[in-house]
Amino acid sequence: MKHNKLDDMNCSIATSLELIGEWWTILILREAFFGTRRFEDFQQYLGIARNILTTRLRKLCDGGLLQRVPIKEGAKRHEYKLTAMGRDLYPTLIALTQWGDRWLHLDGAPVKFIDHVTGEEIDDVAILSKQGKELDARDLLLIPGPGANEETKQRLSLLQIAWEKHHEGE
Amino acid sequence: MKHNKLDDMNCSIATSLELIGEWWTILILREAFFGTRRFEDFQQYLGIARNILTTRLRKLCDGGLLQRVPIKEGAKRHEYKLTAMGRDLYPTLIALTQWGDRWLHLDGAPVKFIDHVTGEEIDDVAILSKQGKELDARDLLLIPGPGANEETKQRLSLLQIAWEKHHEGE
DNA sequence: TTCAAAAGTTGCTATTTGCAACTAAATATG
DNA sequence: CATATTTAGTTGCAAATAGCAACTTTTGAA
Repeated sequence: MKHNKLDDMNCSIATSLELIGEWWTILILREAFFGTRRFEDFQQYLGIARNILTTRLRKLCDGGLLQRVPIKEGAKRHEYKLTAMGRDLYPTLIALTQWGDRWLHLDGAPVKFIDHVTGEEIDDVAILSKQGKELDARDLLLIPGPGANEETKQRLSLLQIAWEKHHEGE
Repeated sequence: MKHNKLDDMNCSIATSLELIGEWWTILILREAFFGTRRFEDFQQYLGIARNILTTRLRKLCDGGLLQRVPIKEGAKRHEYKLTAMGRDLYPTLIALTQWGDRWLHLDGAPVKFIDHVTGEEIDDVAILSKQGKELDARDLLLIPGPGANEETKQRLSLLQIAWEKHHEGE
């Protein structure tokens, strides 16, 4: 697929997928969150082809999610560590994990996420209003942000009309 | 890529990606959240090849994220609507959107998500403890859940040892 | 200094995508 | 009611990606 198209979509999901939407990439990030840092370890834990691993790691480094750092002071060998940008994807990955736990692993989650201070399981990742109320897909209205182009603005205004029509008389 | 391997990974991210990790799938879901329901509309808004759209929609229906329903009572033509399972992916997609907004759209988000009751923008999707405290990747401990197999258990116990070693003396 | 492991690279095959033309059925139109 | 126009795909072929396994080149260790 030519995803260079995706960047023109004026959509953060498309731009994000451009960077992390290829096969294996998200699993590589999962491994990174598990603490994996070395090429051989990624390769063995994931069973990914070595050439693909090479290109994915390079892309993640270029994109700023991982950084290559020497294993120790002055060493020539390096490891791949999550950057702040990479770590900031954790809510997304946990949301996806919990979704999979809820809908695809009916016999129980493989992994539990624990707050290591309290020892309690974390909450489900959710959409919250400023008041902390949990919101559903139907509670949301999409409006153009500061980065919206004309096409997006037009599309969202049509959406809003459709939304009002759909909910009129409630 | 043969992702049938992924299902054996005892990992909800892998199982989820098996279902929604192919090219275009997440963008199709984004469109669905925007309210798109008809084949031609998905095709035109996304610019996706028609045969790929066919296979993706079928997989999403088979997987339970979308359902085909008649356009109106008794009509032969149908549309693709999100199921509860599909709608439940919204936190994940919003988390990804916000991540893209933060790191890739530095000149401003294309779309803002508004709580239609209050008119305020929603909060950033985050990892929260039971007490509502926002947690970072480093605050979490991973432990085996009820669905963990032996391999997962072993791996997570090694991780826990590494984690303690890494943080000892803090 | 020798050796084995780490981190890729290369070349080839198999699988997926993309494209564009074609088809069949369903709805709309006169 | 007959005909035209959408809608929702299917098909076949070219181009791009992924998988596999063997090979190379540096390390770091003994």
